[in-house]
Amino acid sequence: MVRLAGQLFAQKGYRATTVREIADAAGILSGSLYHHFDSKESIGDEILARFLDEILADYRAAVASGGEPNQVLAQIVRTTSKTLAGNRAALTMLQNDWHYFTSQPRFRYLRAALREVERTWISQLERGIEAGAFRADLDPALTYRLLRDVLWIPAARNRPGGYSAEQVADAFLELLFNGIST
Amino acid sequence: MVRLAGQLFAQKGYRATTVREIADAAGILSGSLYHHFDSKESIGDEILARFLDEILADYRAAVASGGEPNQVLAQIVRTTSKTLAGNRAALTMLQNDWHYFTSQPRFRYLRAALREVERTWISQLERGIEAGAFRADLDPALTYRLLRDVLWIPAARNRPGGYSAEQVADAFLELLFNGIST
Amino acid sequence: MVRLAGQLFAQKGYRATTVREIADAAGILSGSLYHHFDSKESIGDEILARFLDEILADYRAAVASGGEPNQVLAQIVRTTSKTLAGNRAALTMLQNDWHYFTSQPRFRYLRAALREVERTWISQLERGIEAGAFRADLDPALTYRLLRDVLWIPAARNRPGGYSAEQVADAFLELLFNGIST
Amino acid sequence: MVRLAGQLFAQKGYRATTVREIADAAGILSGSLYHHFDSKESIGDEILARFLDEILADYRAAVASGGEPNQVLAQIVRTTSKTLAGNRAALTMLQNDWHYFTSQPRFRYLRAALREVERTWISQLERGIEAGAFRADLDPALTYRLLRDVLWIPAARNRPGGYSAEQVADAFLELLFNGIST
DNA sequence: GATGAATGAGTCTTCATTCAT
DNA sequence: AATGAATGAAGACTCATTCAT
Repeated sequence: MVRLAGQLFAQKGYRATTVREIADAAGILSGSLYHHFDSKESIGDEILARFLDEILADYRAAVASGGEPNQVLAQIVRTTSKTLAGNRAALTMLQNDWHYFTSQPRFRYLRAALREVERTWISQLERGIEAGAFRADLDPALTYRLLRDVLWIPAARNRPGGYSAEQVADAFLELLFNGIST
Repeated sequence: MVRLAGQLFAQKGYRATTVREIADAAGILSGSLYHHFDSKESIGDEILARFLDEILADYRAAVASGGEPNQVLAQIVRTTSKTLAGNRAALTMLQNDWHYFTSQPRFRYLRAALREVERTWISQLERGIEAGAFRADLDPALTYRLLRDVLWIPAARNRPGGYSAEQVADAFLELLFNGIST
Repeated sequence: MVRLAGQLFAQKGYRATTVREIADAAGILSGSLYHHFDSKESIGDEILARFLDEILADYRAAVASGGEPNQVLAQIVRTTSKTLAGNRAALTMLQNDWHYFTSQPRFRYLRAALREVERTWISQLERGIEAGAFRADLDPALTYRLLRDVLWIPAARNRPGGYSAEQVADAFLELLFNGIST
Repeated sequence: MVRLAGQLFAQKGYRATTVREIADAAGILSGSLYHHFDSKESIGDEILARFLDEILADYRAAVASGGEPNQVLAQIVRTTSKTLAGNRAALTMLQNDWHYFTSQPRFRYLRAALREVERTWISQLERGIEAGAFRADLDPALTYRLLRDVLWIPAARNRPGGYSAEQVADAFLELLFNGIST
């Protein structure tokens, strides 16, 4: 049921999906949905909260590994890449209706999670600069801002000719560390 | 009036903004809006069409300049960076309600414009690879996909501590061509 | 101006025609119409009142001629046939929006005029029956009811292959007096 | 519910009847109507389509009976007379809002049905003329045009002193075949 | 658990009319 | 006379949610 709702949310956006459509997909009437959920909001909450929990776990594990900054970042990219692939609904919901969710008290944790992601990246970039592994003229905050949207590119879209999560992660890391020039 | 609507659309999303809110902001009644516009949709159209026209003009001018691929890409990034800064409302509208707009016949031109942007990037990346300026192992389509979202980062957010359009463009180009490593 | 409005009313119905459409047709703005007329209603009133005045004049003249019932009825059909042809707008308005007009106090005269028409027909039919010119088993009220709608068939529609007002009047009178059988 | 709506449509016209009035009459809120119907249009469609189906069935059965033209026409008048009496709402809707309905694609079948009615009458009139049963100087198309409106006179209006469906049909046939003269 | 009828607040839109300029 | 901006009441329709059965 949550899965069904997630698919619809991903297809057409959270707000554009009506409770009736979810119920139709589940083969029940819209009123009957409310035996399973308090509200449409709580379905969204379930999907989103689970997703962010996994993502933050990825980040914390990578930081806790204690590796060099470039290793920590590489681990983040590789593990979240898989998490992303398994939570496409949540991702699309956030991309389509970010404003809506973050304007509601119930979803305050979204901004909090994103702040932790941001802090992690910035502090790893700073560590790398200090250690001489990254260019000294790098502005960590601005660099993170540029990278930010790329972090959420869902790997392995279900279309023929798509790329695997690993391919996307590798390409991203190569681009990140070395750029496109020869 | 278009400006007012654009600001509201950018703040809360196109769909989440009601006609009444626009009218309120303009100090008139909601019905009076229709003296100036056919529909809510046509306000959105005006904002979006103008924006994409400017963006495509940037792209075509850069390509027409006939420079080396890296110069063409640099010009694109620098000129669209300014266009983006001047069309923040349109940008936010697209980010928030992309699904909605592209599902409506009237906004078919959105996908068309994005396709032209994609083609331009991919063909410049291909030219650069052939010319030996870009790494031979680069996958143009995948690389574009990674860059895509970054292209729309609106420069110079109006918040204290923001970066100028030039700063963002420069940082992006540096990252693009050379990566973050020393 | 009244003529213009009448044409539009006839084409699409009184209610379906907006004040703005009338103004557009006149080459002015909708607000400017109100320098010429109090209201949309008063334009309709002008068209309708003139029409019914002419029709009632036709009826009274025929009755006043003092002829035999069949002659009176023939005169009515022939003269109103021309009046009808010259007032197609009014006719169409009444056919499309009869309910609307008669539900408004201002147009009370519509029902009054129709009542006079009815009374005239019924009394001529009765006179004819008494005089032995019309069949004795004729129910005057029911007969009038059957004829009623036919009375308003606008002669000579402006389409190729249409019939002239005279042709329609003659055919109607032949049908009325003799039926279709040999 | 359809019945309720039909009564209101007949009383004040389809367009003049608001969805709220229908809901009020049903003792529910206007939004609740949409639990039962897609749209106001689909209520009208249901009423009108059923009516025209019955009418066309009457016509086809009469033609299929294979009788003489005057018998076919008599059967048409007698059977549709009953159908008319049972569909007064539909009839009034068509008389009041014919223009509106026929201007909408969904109600295209209205014109088609009327064309079939017209063809039937004209071809029976032609057959009767050939067979020598009807006057040789009859113009079938013009005659049909004169009769047309009479065909839809709903029998047995619910007012005291009304006529039964049979009475109206008989009077019409007598008038049609023999006229009013002795 | 499910039904299905109903709610009620809200959405975009229309249009005859007014009025300062 | 005309403009054009604005009014305000109304119209059809949507949708998350409730609740008796």
